[in-house]
Amino acid sequence: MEKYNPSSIEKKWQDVWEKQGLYKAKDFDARKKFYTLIEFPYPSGAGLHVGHVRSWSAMDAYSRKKRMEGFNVLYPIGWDAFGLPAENYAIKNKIHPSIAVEKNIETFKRQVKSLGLSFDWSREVNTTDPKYYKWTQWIFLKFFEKGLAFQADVPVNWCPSCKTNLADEEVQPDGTHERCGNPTEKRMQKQWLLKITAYADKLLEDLKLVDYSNKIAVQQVNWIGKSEGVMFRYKVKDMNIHFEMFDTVPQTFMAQTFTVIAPEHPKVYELVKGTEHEKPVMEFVEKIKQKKARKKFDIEKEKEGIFTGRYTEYTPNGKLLPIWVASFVIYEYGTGVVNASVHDERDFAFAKKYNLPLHPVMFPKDPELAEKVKNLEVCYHHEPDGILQEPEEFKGMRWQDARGPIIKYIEQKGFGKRSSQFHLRDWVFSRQHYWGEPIPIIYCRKCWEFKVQSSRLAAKRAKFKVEGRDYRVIDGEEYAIVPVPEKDLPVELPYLEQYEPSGTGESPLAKVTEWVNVACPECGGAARRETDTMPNWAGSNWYFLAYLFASKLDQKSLKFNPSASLRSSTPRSLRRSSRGLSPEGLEEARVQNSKLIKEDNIFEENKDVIKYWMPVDIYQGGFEHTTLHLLYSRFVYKFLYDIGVVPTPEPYAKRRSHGIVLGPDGRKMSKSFGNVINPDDIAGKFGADTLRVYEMFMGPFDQTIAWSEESVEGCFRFLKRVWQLSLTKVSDSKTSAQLLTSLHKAIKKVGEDLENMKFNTAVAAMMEFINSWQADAQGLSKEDLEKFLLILAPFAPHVTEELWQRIKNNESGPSISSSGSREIMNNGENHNSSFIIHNSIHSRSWPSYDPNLLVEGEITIAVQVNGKVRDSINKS
RNA sequence: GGGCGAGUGGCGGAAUGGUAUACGCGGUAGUCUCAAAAACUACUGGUCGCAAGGCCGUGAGGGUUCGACUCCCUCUUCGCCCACCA
Repeated sequence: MEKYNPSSIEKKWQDVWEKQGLYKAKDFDARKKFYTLIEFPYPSGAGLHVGHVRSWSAMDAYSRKKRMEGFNVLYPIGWDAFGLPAENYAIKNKIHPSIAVEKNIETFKRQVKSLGLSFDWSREVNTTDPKYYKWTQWIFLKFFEKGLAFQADVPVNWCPSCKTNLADEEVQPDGTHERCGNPTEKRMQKQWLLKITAYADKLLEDLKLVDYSNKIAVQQVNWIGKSEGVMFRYKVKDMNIHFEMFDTVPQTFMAQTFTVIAPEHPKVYELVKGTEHEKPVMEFVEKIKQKKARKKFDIEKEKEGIFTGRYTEYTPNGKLLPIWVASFVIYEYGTGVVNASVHDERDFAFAKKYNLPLHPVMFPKDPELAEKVKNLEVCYHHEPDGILQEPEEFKGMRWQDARGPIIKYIEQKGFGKRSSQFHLRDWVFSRQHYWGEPIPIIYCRKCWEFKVQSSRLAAKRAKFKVEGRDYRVIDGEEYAIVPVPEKDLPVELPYLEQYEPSGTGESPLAKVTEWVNVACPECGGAARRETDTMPNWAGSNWYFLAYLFASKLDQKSLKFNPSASLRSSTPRSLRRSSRGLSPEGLEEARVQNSKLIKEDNIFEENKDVIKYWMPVDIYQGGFEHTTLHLLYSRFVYKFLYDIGVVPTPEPYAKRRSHGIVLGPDGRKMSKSFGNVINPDDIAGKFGADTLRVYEMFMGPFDQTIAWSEESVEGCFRFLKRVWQLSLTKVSDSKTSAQLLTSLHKAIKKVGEDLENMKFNTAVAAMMEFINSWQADAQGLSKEDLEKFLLILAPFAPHVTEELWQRIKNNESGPSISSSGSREIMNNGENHNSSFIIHNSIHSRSWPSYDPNLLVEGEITIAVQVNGKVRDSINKS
């Protein structure tokens, strides 16, 4: 008998499917649409990981079943190729990132294609393609236009030895630079930010509209971290400074006895300027800043502080609260200033250390413990049964019950206002690296000077002048921030031979004066480009939209022409001589430039396609992306919804995540451990079908699991048995009743398990069935074999197609020969040969089961006495 | 410190209130073979027993129930994520 030989059938069918365009999704098809999305890969130099295969095979099986159920399925793939890993890989291997990316994509593509995944390759996108990132930049311009992209001072990781900014991942837990081992520090630098906090409430609320697994939803809720409380506002004694402080436990507002402020707070200097406290306080601030650069600082939780010599005028209890700079106050959360009391563990510990006043207002019922609270021996906090003593109006009330009334009271008295704060921070959106989308902004000195001089605009300026939004200070001079006009997009990334991070903390692009210097699009005067690039998240924010009109992006791979690209990156419109400066002229230029050119807008053009496909029906990805990519892309999509670009408030109707695949030793796969499994090796040895089946069978889809070569062989055996039984144990007579029951049970189980993404038990059910088949004396009828092949097809598409075609050809003529099948591959047509290619198994309908057949002829009844099995009875 | 999840044979795991250990791996014995591999067949939680059969058994303890891996309470171990969030 002919042996099961995957290598002789897999490539053959992959080519046939591709030629037939079997997996192409059809826009506006009358069938119901189904959009399956996997996270598009970053094409690393290491090639395809078995983890990719796990997720993509499973979602492939899912998509194939949906297709068989009559859905118009879209299952696309693309490349997320900008970012730090690509740049570091390029630097290390001394290849230009554009070339490295191209090469890596080629390898990936070959590997992915050899697995027989049903991706629609006609929709492939690449984030580093200028035709693609044109629209990444366009989205940025829209954010800028709506005031949601702005610049602000942000602490960045800085390595003084390498003179470069670092991503958090490059700083080791002890605060040293991963590459050179020297200590790093935090320093403030102007960065672009996207105001994701403006969408915090919507991002939280709209989780109700989607079906995310509990784990994912909970993590998003925690990350957004909404807390409600009261915002107080008080004056600093003898100064024209007011501080706002947020408090989530306003019930104990009468207990506040001192104020603490974060070391990074810019007002700290004002508080101590010119006083005896200036020197020690500013030295303390420096010391803490350096300590905070170390990640371990968080864990040490040491509390240090210093008195500023200033006091808060705290009106509710008429006290003056000493203001201390304290290490544990988080500048980024709330306002960076907090009033402290005995009823908070941190404040309590701090007060004890520096002998600060404390004043309890809430006591436990237990008199012994109450005495300890009164004597300041213990910190008493957040116990629901705490009884308030102050203010007088609420004396004797339970802490928990007093919350609402006290907030009302505080608002009535004018002490503070109800408020909520979020853990979520604005998104730092600029990087001082080469390999990213250039931020489409131009800085113009002339425009700003003119605006300052123009009396009409001066009034406006007083109202709207915001540093980082309207102007930017560069080398001590103010520049207007001018967006690149939409018609001049994309701002192409120039080809650089030297793209290593510069020694100034600036982007390497800053050194390319040819590229940096441009004519201002508004006034035509000499201006300069923004040289920061976008983070690697930028391109992945909207790629699932790009798939919908990929062919219209006019794909071309990113090929640099070193001499031409610098010139071409300065559009003609920016090269013409300066226009006359007048308020009218400037306004006119601004209007012209910001106009959305409808006929040229890809989103506008493809509104109907977007409407047809969105939202994504299921988005499958790694759990590690729950808080960053998933939240970011929801935010960007919601923004696009608000400006009328997309038709739904949420991009993903359903989100699930998968567990990671560990090495055979149970550790994370890594070159340094030598435990990396290459999918090519497995597919080469056992075939792609076996690899796919194994990765679905290895364990529950959402669970972390270690690789096991022995178990791979088990799956190979399974497919071998399917092959052998299909060729030997099929008869023209009817299938026995027992085996038929077994088959229909499998059809039911596999269908339900696929729907619920329980891939492991679906495979087990098919294994169970072939065990019965093997044990059965007579075997399957041809018709029933077809049914079994249909349910196995989503898992093992190649072997099932081969067997399917053989059955069909047996019916209608001579069977397919191995030499004949090679001809299909070569010619793509089946003319003048002795066989016919029948419709692919993958375009057939999912089989149904007969509920009447699920009941076995003979059943076993267990006899239980007091819940214990005592006997069993067989009954027909 | 907070959140989420998990603990079942030698191993990966199945069973979500009703015969615990499906399916796979590994192991033992056998068939085939000059031999090996492959394949096939049977057995494979512990324990007592010649056997029939009994007893024990899902991290530990308690509870609900005719009946609990499954539901509730207490504890414990492990994993992941977040972490001085006022």
